[in-house]
Formats: sequence, structure tokens, C-alpha cells
Amino acid sequence: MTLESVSIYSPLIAKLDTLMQLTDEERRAVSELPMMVRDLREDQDIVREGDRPTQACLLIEGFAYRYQAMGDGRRQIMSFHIPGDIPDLLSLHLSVMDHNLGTLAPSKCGFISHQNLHGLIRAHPRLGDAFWRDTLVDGAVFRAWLTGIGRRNAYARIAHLLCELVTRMRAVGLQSGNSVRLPLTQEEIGDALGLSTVHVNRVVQQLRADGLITWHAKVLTVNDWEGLKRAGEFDPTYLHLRNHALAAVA
Amino acid sequence: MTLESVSIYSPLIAKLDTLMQLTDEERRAVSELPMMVRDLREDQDIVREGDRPTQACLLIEGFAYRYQAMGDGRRQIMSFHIPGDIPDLLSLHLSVMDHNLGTLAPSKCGFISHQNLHGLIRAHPRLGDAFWRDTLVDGAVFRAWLTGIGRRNAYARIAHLLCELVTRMRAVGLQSGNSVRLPLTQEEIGDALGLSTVHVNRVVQQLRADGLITWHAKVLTVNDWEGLKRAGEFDPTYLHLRNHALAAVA
DNA sequence: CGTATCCTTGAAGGACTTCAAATGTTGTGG
DNA sequence: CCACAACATTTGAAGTCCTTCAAGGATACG
Repeated sequence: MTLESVSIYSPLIAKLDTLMQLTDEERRAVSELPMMVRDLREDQDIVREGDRPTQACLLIEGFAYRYQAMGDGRRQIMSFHIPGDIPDLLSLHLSVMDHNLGTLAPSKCGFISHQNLHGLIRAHPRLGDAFWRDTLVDGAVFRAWLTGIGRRNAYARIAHLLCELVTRMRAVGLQSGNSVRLPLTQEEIGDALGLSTVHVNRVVQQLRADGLITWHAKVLTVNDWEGLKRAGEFDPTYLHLRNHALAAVA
Repeated sequence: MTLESVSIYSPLIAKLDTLMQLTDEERRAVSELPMMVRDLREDQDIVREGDRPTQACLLIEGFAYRYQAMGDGRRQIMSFHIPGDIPDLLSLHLSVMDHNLGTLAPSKCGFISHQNLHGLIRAHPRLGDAFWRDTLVDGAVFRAWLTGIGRRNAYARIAHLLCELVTRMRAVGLQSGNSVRLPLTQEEIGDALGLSTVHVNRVVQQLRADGLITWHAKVLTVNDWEGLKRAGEFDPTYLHLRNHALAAVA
């Protein structure tokens, strides 16, 4: 990728590139997609349960997450999202949102109307397949989380989540060395993995003591990748990354 | 639906009907889809983790489930499937299976080649949308399970699962009165909800004692639908059923 | 530099698991 | 149609992983 091609479309193209080999023509079509760009603060809802969106939200910069609110004020976080993701792409074919989407950090978002998305897909069926594929990978991640919450203890669960996030960020070039910028609190980790904040804290300390990670000031560094993978029984197959993207993970 | 139209395609058409209003032309196209029909015994794997299927499996009769095997022999069940479902439809765009698909009861399956499925979608784009939509609902169910396993206690979790299964079966006409045929063991419930068999047993007894259900000889009867819904905090929105299918649930 | 947020620590309690064994049910072949 | 094996459900008791409650530090940001 040349320098001049770095734009608000770069994260999306990098992401699509992990899903499918793009032609120049397809790359051009994507980067002509009309988009309304907005800057969002931290902790802001983008779409809410019950909404009927007419557009989808491409995350360009920042960090987002999806969650379901319980009756008693607790919540279950069901996914974290990084630049290039379109977390509510499912609204293209599911008219009513069954969960919320919000930011975890100050973010830049590009809103794309369903109409334009449908048009792009009609003109470029292979891109349609890539988008469909993207929503299927989304589902695969839910399945992996199910296995973690249902059958793994807290230590393995947290290790697995960290492996997933690092792998996904590396695949779209968001790492620097062995570090990634992770603007997550321990409370959010807990809400994602079905654990209390207190317990997350104790387990994270254990991961540090075991020499697997250092995590400070929203920067996560993996000191022992093999060890962390082993601890979380992490196998990246379920992310269905194309080989070149997996290779970046080593 | 007239009597003469009852065929091996009926479950699929009933299912697609919960997703989208079908035209007669689309109905005809679906029922001309070439299909290799096979009868399967109970407890038989249909597709395994690591496989690269070239066909998808339509469940015509019986009961199926998807699961991931852990290193230590335990497993996490991630979904249950009823006639009309195509549990491995995702293989259409995800080349490698990241989980297993098997039968829970003697079943009749129709195997449809990816090639024919792609052909159908090309000729009838609206059906393609319906299939995409189906995989999105699949994902919505995973999210609902995530919330259950992550944040609900055993009592609510089991109640929620029973509500979901009854609702889905009713939507395609598989109920009889307040009863459905559920060929699930308590062990399988446990493997799906992240609970031990022993604990499932105790909680099911509680549900019975509370007058919500009777469950015997693989037949589940709901005695107090409102009570069961309340116990599981069940809201069917996430199943994204069309109104007519939801109405059948009352 | 103060205040809100996040991280950390200790202690007590609870939901669920594990182990072990008895009882009940279903299907099969003699 | 009974006998028996295989499987599923049920019960009891002990233990554990994780939660909850409570409070003290550290860190970040205006």
C-alpha cells in the first residue's frame, strides 16, 4: 500500500483483505463508498437495542463494543471491535437491533447507508460475499466465546480473549512490536467474560506473575506468546483469517 | 399449504417463511433444489471440525446440534437444530469448519451442494438475502446464549433455553398443544449451558416443583408459559421471527 | 491539586462442581 | 415377553472457584 492511499477507507480495506483477495477494481469501488464521518467521545452509544438502523457504522479509529443490558443493570459484553470492523453490519438484514453498540474510546466512525451498501453488493457480488463472510466470522467469534465462558476457568478465559484481540489487531496492522493499545478496563473484561471485576484483577495479576504479559496504561505487551496461547488453548482457526494475515501473527 | 405440497422440502420452506415472505416462484425454485437425502442414526457426526464441506446439510426430520470438543474430552454445545434448519450453511463462505455438527436423534438430512446453493442465490437474490439473514439469526442466538451463560444463574438459563426451543419449534409448526418432542438429555443441556449434569437435574426438578413444566420421556410440556418466560427473562426479539410466526407463539 | 475512575487487597459466603452410588427407564435379543 | 445391559435420572456430601462486600491505594485528567 502506498502512502497516498492511506485514508479513512484504509482500515476497511485492510479488514476486507483478511477476508478475501481484493482486485484493484473492488478496492476502488470500496473507497468510493459514500460515508458520513463523525467523531465520537468515549462511552457513547452508537446504536441501541430496539433501533431500526438505516445505515451501518464502520469503525475507522478507536475501539467499540457490543453489549446486552440485563434487567438489574448488569450487562453482558458480546464483542470488542477494532478499526476496519462494521459491528452493526447485521442490521443490513436484521431490521431490529437486539443489542447495543457503543464506543470504549474516542472513535472516528463512518456511517454508510444500507442503500449504498446494497448498491455496492449488487455491482460487486464478490464484495457481497466478503461482507457475508464477515458476519459469519462474527458468529464464529461468538461461538469461541461461548466455549470459553461455558467451559474454561477464568485464567484460560482471559488468556484466550487477549490472544484473540492481539491476533485480530495484528492482522490489520494495529500492533507495534509485541504491544497493542487496549483501552479496556478490568470491569469491561469481566462483563465480557462473565466474571467479577475483583476476580479479573486477581487473574490478571497471575498472568503477569507467570511472565505472560505486562499490561499498564492501556498498553498490553505479550512477553510469552506461546505461553499465553497455551494458557488460553488458543487456536486462531475460528477467526478465518486469510493466510497472509495469519502469517503476520507468526 | 395444501396437503399435496408436504414433501422433504416442507420444513425448509416453513423455515424460510419465518425469515421472509416467499413468492410462489421462489417456493417453486426452492423445491426444485437438487438434494441427496440420507437417513442418519442417533449420535452420528455429520461434519467435523477441520472439514472443508462442499455441500450443506438441511435437517428434514430429527434433531441436530453443534459442538466444540475441548482438549480434556469435555465439550461445549453451541446450538440445537430442528427440521428446516441448515446448521452448516456457514460453510458456504467459511471454508474450514471450526466446530462439529451431529445428530441427537435419528434424523433425515438433505445434502445440497454449495454449487447448487450458489446457483439458486444467483437466480433468486431475495432467497440469497433470506439465507444470509438465516446465518445472522444463528449469530443472534449465540449472543443470547452468551448473555445467559455469562450473566444468568442456572435456573434462568435453563428456563431461557426451553423458551427458545419451544418458540422455534412452534414457529415451524412442530408443537402439539403445549408440548414439544425434545430428545435432549440433561447431560446435553448441561454441555450447552456450561453446567454439570447433577446441577441441571436439581434445577429441572425445581422448575417442575414450581409448576412451570413437566418433562418426561422426551416430551416437554409447558404448564405456565408466562411463568417460564419470566423465569428465563425470555424476549423472543432476538429470534427475528416474522410476525405471523411470532403470532403462532402467542 | 482535587476528584473521579480504576486497580488492588482481605475476608466471608454462595452457586455450582465433583465424586460416588442408588434408582429408574429404554431398548434388545433370547 | 421377560431379562439384562446400557443409559439416564436422582440423591447425598464435600469441596472449589468465583462472588460479594468493604475499603485502601494508585492513576489520570481538568
